[in-house]
Amino acid sequence: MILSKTCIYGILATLHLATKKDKEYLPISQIAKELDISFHFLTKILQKLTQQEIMSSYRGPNGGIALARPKEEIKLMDIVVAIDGSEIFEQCLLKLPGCGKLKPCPLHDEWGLIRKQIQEMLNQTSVASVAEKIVKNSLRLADVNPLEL
Amino acid sequence: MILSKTCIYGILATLHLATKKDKEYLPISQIAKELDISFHFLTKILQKLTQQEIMSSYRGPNGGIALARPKEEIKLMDIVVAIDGSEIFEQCLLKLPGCGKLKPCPLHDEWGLIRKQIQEMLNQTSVASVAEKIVKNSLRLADVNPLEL
DNA sequence: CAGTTTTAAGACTCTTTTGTCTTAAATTAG
DNA sequence: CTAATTTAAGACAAAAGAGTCTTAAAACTG
Ligand code: FES
Ligand code: FES
Repeated sequence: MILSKTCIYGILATLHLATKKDKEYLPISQIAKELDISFHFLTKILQKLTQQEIMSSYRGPNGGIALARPKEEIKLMDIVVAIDGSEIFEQCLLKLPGCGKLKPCPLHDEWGLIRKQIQEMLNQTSVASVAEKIVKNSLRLADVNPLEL
Repeated sequence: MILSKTCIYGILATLHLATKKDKEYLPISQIAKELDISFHFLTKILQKLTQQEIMSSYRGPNGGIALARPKEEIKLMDIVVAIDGSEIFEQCLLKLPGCGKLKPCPLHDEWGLIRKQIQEMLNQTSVASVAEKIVKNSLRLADVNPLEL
């Protein structure tokens, strides 16, 4: 819910990249393996992110994918908008057309408040800050075997 | 997003009913017409709500659907859980299995906060209070022609 | 240049969600 | 009892989302 699977995979890959050394191209095949995502599917998703210049890619040996901008400057919101679009933040909770003050649905105020918070959270959270947290607390980006904990 | 179309239609129908006189059966065909939802689809959805005893139904002439309990006692949450289940409120934003403190993902805290607010909003909002608001401010439950405003 | 590695592009398939349609069962009215 | 009205149940179809696979193009290696 909220985020499409495509978008989630995009976020996971971005975060994964951000925990690695900067400026180095990482092959998609390796990312896919480490995150347990289908290689071909991930390729298609990352294509979208390179087209939107969030990532940059390089073909051939030692090629792969890298973040196109400093990770401090990439917000989660950028990835979400690049993949799922910004409609999520404009849409009525009840999916009635034309959400807005002009013709609000009965839950418009309540939903507006929550929607705004989601928006702020994604806008404020940089890929760098999440990556730092991941490294510091060894958090997961994929399913983990409980025995590993 | 967040709510399935099925769930939204369930909410719309419930709210619509709540704006009408209590204890009277309203034919599904009429609700479907007023909310501009496919009659057969709505029938199927409302079946689920009657099975969960949120609504009660009666067949034959002058039959239809009515709220099974006082509308003050029905919360939006009841409808959501009846149709979409409670998994939404337990699920990881990144759809990783086993969301919880034991093996949190890097967005667990941020998402937990928002998820809790959605939960509280749905839990606190009774069908009666929304219905009252609809009547008082003549709010819409379906698409409306802007010219009508 | 030939062969290998890697992304790009797009056709194709599978699954889930959404929506339609048909038939059956209950209830009422005459 | 018969005909009309209404929900119940479930098969079926269409659309969207998720995922697979094949072929092409770019870049490097020797
Ligand atoms: S009109 Fe429904 S949330 Fe704005
Ligand atoms: S583990 Fe991701 S939100 Fe809880």
